Order: sequence, then structure tokens, then C-alpha cells
Amino acid sequence: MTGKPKYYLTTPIYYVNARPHMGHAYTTIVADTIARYKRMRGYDVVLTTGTDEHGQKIERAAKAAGVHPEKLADRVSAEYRQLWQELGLQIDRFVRTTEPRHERAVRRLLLKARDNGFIYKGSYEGQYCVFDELYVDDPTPNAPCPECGRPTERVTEENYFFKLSAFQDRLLKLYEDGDGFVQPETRRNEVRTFVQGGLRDLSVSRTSVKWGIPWPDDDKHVFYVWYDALTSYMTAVGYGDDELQWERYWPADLHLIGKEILRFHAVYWPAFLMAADEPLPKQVFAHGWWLFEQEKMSKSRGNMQYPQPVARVLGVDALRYFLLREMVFGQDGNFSRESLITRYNSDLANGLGNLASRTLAMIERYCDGVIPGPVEAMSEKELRAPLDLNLHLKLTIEGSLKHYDAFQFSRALEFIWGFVAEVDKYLTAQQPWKLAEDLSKRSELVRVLNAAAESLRAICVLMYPVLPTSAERIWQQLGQRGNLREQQIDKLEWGQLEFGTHIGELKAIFPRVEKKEAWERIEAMEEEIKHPAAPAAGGTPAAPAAPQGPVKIGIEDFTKIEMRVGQIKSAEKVAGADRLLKILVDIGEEVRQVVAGIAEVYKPEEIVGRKVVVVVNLQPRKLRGVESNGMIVAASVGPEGKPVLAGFLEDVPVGSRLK
RNA sequence: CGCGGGGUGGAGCAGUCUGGUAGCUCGUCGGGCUCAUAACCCGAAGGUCGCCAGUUCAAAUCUGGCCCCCGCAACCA
Repeated sequence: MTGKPKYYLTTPIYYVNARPHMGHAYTTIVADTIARYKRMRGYDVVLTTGTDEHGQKIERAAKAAGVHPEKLADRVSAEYRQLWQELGLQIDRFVRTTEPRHERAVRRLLLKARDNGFIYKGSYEGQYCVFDELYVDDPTPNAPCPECGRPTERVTEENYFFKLSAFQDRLLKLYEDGDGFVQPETRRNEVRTFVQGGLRDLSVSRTSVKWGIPWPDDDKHVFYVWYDALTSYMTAVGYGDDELQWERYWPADLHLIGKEILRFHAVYWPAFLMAADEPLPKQVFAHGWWLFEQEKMSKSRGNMQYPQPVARVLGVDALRYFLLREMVFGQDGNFSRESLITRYNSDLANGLGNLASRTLAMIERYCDGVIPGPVEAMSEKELRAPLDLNLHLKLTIEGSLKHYDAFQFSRALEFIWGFVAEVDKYLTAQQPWKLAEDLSKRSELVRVLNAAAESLRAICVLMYPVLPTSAERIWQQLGQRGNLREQQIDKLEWGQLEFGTHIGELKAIFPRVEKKEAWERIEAMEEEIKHPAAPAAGGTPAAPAAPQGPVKIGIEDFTKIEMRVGQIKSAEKVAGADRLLKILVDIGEEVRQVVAGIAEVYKPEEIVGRKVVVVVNLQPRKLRGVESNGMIVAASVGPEGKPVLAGFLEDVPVGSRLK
């Protein structure tokens, strides 16, 4: 904390009603990468994250689990901290919204806004979604909640309101002003359109919730969760608590968020700050979402992804590399096991890992393990190739720094990996293994290996923000002293290799993996995380909406399900749906119409006459406008959930009940 | 006219803001090399950049129109 410029960045604070998953890890890993990069550029960096612990959902989840909300929050909050530690993320401050210092910060911000006349007591009458604690614009009774679709309730509640409407012009100006407050641009346009559409005042207190920060001078109310949560960014750097820190680090330079919480950060948050005359953060960057095998991650699809299995099987750096290389930052990206392992093998094992391996092995073998220094008196021809490499390095540094600065990580990595390929080419062209056979070419050999080591050193520096662990390991194998993380990335240039030192112990950085085997290990670990073997004593109450693992049911529950043997009479594709077949099935006393999602695997004509298992007492439902009155039972096979119809080995009469 | 994302060689994606050789990874085919993690290097095949019209000397990129695909219950970065 000397004369360095400061850089303060945040991740969202994560809501404790769900355990940390890949999405949380992604945001936090990106933040960690930016933090490391900024440090290498000479900034005094503070990175904060934390947990959001108040609100009705938590209250309810805790109640269902029979514990105090605080207990629930403690447990999940600890889970987050543990994950960040396992992933090796350098978190500087971790804020919990249940801390006293945070409570003080929230009240302080509110009081300043109130003194400025932006808070008033009002009464809200309208539709309210209990689940999301959200007031809904649509005044029709039972209108579906725009967030969750549940029917809303009519409520009349006395609330404190925030005069959001007073900030429309200032917000619009904020979006227009030069520095790009909202990034990327498509997100800015989205927000601008929203604000241009007019802002209504925002209710910022609740009386229906107990689990929250009490409103000043009015105990019946607690703060609305978002007012509470957003303020954590200030708490983290000492708002109303540690003036020195506060003066130094506020305003935040960057709020890193996912696109689903853009409105809170780009509209409400700056308005809250304007109302209290506090400086505004410099930038809000909303990134995209990961899809998994082209599908949105979701519990019901059973494709919740957790970061630990990948990190444990392939290494933390492999996970980081994949997340940052595969997704164009800001857009949505697709996470597939195929590309994960392909990237690992081709980029990390064959590319970087192999380059390090061949370079170091030759130094070991031809130079007795001592990093060779540059040699005097070389012919022009001998000099040429390294000069090309030198030039290429310059372009690589330029390109990767430019893209790091713009948070275009995939492009920065492309530049660096382009250089990796360049060094491979250089070695192939120079053939040091041939030079080594000819004593008279000793100086040439030294020159080539020096250039390769020099290049590798530069690669370590450039890739460090994304691959800190592996970069350190290569750095050590290269016998480089000093701290890699303290290297100044913008001062990087050819000729900084420390030579004459002995290389470290050689060990593969990224051993190649066998695709199938690696994936099986990841999958097995995932199962373990999803269904922990033994729930800890003292109960592991999960949110009611998120029961852990399969729930055991009694026989009485099972007998509620009526399944019968049916025979397919006819089948045809449902127009406009790829997967659906409309099927008429004879279940004994009647012929039912059922829609089944099996069209991708079964052709209509193939299954006519086939005997299948039908759940006959399901509530009818329309799929693509076609009524489905029952369900045909099928196994869901493989990662794509390919359907395979259940059937019998012996012949069974139509209509027989299964039990 | 609900919101958002997208349509680029066999697959997955960059590039589109700031028009001017269409790039990357994987895959396929042929060759080279042997220091290295069966790796690396060279070469080849393969694209009317969804469609139509416009602007321009020049369009994947700008403008207008159209078609198609995906996500929007819960969880949620």
C-alpha cells in the first residue's frame, strides 16, 4: 500500500440458499484472474466476495430444515469459503451480510439517503410474489410472478420507498458518459432501454420478513435484501468503519456480475449511491452463462455442475484455462466434456506441457541441467531465428496485454498459445538435437536452448493470471529465482531469463489424460458431491426446493402411482416438435393419448404394436398443444438422457397393473 | 411485434462495434522429424459467412426486410 494505484473489484455476494456451483466458481475465478493480472501491472488490488444471508427465502429454508437461519447461513457461507480455498483463489475480503459492521454500513447509507430526502414512507397495494419477495407490476389478481411464474398474492403493505424515479436522467447520463459504466455494450443498451421506459419508486423495506437488517427507528421493517446486499461492496472496504481503507479503496473499479443481476447493479445500485452522495463504482461488467452440453444448468435436468470434480481430476489450472479460453467473455458459452478434455489434451498437455518438457529435457541432457546463457560472436544466420522469436514475443505481449485489459481472456490466451506454437516451430527448424551431435556447433546449440528457455519464461509470466499454479511450477523447473507473481507483466521483454542456474526437478505439468477414463472419474466425483454418502450428524437441512439426493418414499407413496402394461396402437410425430410423438396406447379398459419425448430415437412405425409401461394416473398435460394423458416409462441413458423404452421379456396381457 | 442469445468448411467456435487476404481448436488425408507428454513440424481436402435487397471501388462486417434454431418452472454466475 505504497504509492501504487489501487484497484478494487468485487464478485457478487452469493445467496446462501444454494450450494456453490460452477457458475459461482466461474465468476470468482474470473475475478481472481483479473486481480492477479492487475497486481502484475503494479496495482494495489483488493478482491472481495462474500455471502448474502438475509431474506425470506433463507428464512423459509431454515424453517423447513428446523434450524435458525443463522445456522443455515453459517454452513453455506463456510462452504463457499472452503471452495475458494480449494480452488486457490486469492480472496482479500469476505463479507457476510449478517456481520455487525455490515449492518452499520447499510444503515449509514440509508440514513444519508433519507437525510437527502430520497426515502419516504408509503403504502403499497398490489400483487406480490412471496417467493421472490417481489412486487409485481401486473395488477391482475394471481398474475404470475415474472421471476418464477408462481401466482402472486394481493397485499397491502406499508413500506419505505426509495425515490428511484428521481434518478432517471442522471442514470441515463451515466450510461452515456464515456467510460462504459455498463459492459459489454449489449448489456448497456438493455439497461438504457429499461431506464428510458421510466422508473417507479422502489420499496426498500419489508414487514413480512423478519430475517433481515432492522430498519432504523422502525423495528417493524427490515431492509429489502438487495439494498442490504449491494451495500456489502462498501462494507468490504470499511464504509463507516475504517475511514482509512474506505478513502483508499472506494469507489470500486469493477463489479463483476452475471447477466441476471444486471438491473440491480446498473440501475438500483448507482441510484442508491447517488441518493447518499457517495461516489459511484467505475464499471459493472455482466458476463454470460455457461450452458452444459448446450443446455442451461438446472437441478431438474440433473445437470448441475460443480467445479470440484474437474479441479480434482484435471487440476485447478485446467479448470481455469478452460473457463477462460472456451468462453468469449461476456457471451454465453458451452461447457462440454468433449471440449473440456480435448482442450486439456491439445492445449495444455500437447501444447504448453510438451513444450516445457522438450525444452527442459534438452537442457538437462545437453547442458547438464544448467540454463544456458547467450553466446557471443554468432553469425548473422545464427542470430536470425531468435530475432524472429524475439519479434514474435513482442507481438504476443502487446496482443495479450491488450486483451487482458479488455477482459478478452480467450483472445489473450490465443495470443499466448500462438507463441507456444511459434517456439515449437523454432525448435523443429533449429533441430538442437542435431546440433548436439556436433561439438563444433556447441554455441549454436546453446543459443537455441537459451532462446527456448527465454521464451518459456516469458510464457510463464504472460499466462500467470490464468494459470498461476502451472506457471509457478514451470518457473521453478526453469530454475528461475524470484517470485513469478511479482514479475511486472508490462515490463516483460526478451532477455530477462536468469541463466547459469540449475533447473528444478522435472515433472510433467499436464499429463495427458485418456478421455473416457478422465470423464468417468469426474462423473464419479460429481455423484459424490451431489449425493454425499453420509449426511453429517446434526442434520444437513437443505432448502426445501433443493433436497439433497434422492428422497426415500414409503410404499404408500409408491402405490399412488398406477402403472399398467399398454400396447401402442398408433404413433405420429407432433408437428413442430423434434422429440415428441403422439401415441395412442391401449391400456386395457381404454385407449389413451400420450405424448412421449422419444421421437429422436424411435420412429413411429417401429413402435406400433409394442408393449410398454404406462403411468396412467398422471395429470393430463399439454405438450406443444397436444394433450398427453399419461406417461410412457423409459430409461434415461447416458449424458444426453437418451430414452430407451421399458418392456418385458415375457409376454404380458395389456392392462396388467405393475406393482 | 414478450425478453434474451444465435445461424461462418465434418464438429465446436472466433472475427461483425473500427468494411479490404475468412481465423482458431478438434477431426480427415499425405509427408517430415525423433529433443519431447504416441508429442511436435510441413502440406492438402473442405466455406456462395441463414435468405433477399440496398449502400460502397469493396460487405461475414453497414442499412432494410425475411426465414430458422435455442433459453426463459425451479436453481441461478
